[in-house]
Amino acid sequence: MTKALNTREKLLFHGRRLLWARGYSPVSLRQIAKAADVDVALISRYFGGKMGLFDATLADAFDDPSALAKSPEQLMDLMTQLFVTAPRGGETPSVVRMILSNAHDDDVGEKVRNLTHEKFYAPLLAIIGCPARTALFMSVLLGISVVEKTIKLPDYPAPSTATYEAQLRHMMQAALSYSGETQ
Amino acid sequence: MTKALNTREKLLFHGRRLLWARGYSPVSLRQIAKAADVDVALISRYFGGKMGLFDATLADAFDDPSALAKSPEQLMDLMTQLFVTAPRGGETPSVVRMILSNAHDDDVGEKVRNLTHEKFYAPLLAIIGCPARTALFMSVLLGISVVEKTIKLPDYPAPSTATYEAQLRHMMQAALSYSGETQ
DNA sequence: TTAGGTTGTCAACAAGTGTTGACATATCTC
DNA sequence: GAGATATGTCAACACTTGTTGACAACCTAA
Repeated sequence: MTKALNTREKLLFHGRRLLWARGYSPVSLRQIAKAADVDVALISRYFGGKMGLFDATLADAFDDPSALAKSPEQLMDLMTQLFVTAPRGGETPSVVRMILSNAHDDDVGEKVRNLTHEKFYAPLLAIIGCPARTALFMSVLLGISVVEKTIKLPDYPAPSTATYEAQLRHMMQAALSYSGETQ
Repeated sequence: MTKALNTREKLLFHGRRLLWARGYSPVSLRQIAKAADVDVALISRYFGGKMGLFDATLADAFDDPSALAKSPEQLMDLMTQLFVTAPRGGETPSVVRMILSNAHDDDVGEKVRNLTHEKFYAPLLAIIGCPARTALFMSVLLGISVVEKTIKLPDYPAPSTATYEAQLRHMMQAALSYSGETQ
């Protein structure tokens, strides 16, 4: 039993690592199995198939930001902490990376977009209050992640943590202070 | 000869449409051929293979922004025009969408990232001057595109053109006015 | 030990991939 | 017209994909 849990967790770990970073369709079960040093057939046994494994990697993700933040200021603190500390250099890709890699996939795109809306946009909207500002706020988080992680600019060295945090806060502030047409 | 040009252009059109929107690996040559109403084998004949077709779709893209803009203000005007008018609702996906869909692909990711840097980031840097502000500027363009096109939020209606333009300018202004550590 | 359930291994499957070459048909040049 | 070239059609190739079932190895309980 303990051994089975072990291989299950290994598959979950490498499945999340690969499927989140590179996307659902491009990554094959054999690649995941090889990375986990486990037979391919065991994926279908434990998770019922490729989709089952992907769903399992999504199960405990998307911690609700609204559970921890009550004001835009607290939200900025939380996001800063989330973006600056956790995902930088970590082996497990961030949720943002998962969204960017899978939001357009033929098989899982709709599911991912719905999940993003339900567990990410909706809680943010509850705190921020205005749809336009919420969308801008999300675009800041996603955009900065794209530039830093998705598009690795050769001659743009990774900024220091302090610099990165300053840039992030500057842009979040701008998003939250948007006061034009809020449709 | 005219007929060959016709099928070549049909393949190029649908190839760009599908490969840019959904990414290189997930889209098969048979899907493209079917969309273009052309035999699969002709892709390899005319373009030498899948990679050749992809390269062909990239050939005339990435018009150099620096050729038209000389100051950050002109750049903002240009980008506003580019983002607000051209790609909204168009059948051919935008270059931004192409970047987001392909920057991580195993086969074409490096090529796309290099191209992005060479034809997109470098010209922007030449105008803006500061790497940090340039990166933030890019993150605005990419981030807003992600939220609007990559992630289609069900209850976030597409903003009017005027609203969209106002939001875009607001965020670009914020990126260009960043005055923190510029490393 | 025996019986039973869990866990892992292996081979095969149907379907889909990019690519190639043989062949047929059309189009143009002389 | 005849010959040559361009263009399209079709079948097959080697390979990879996700999935399944048969079988062996292991551990636990009676």
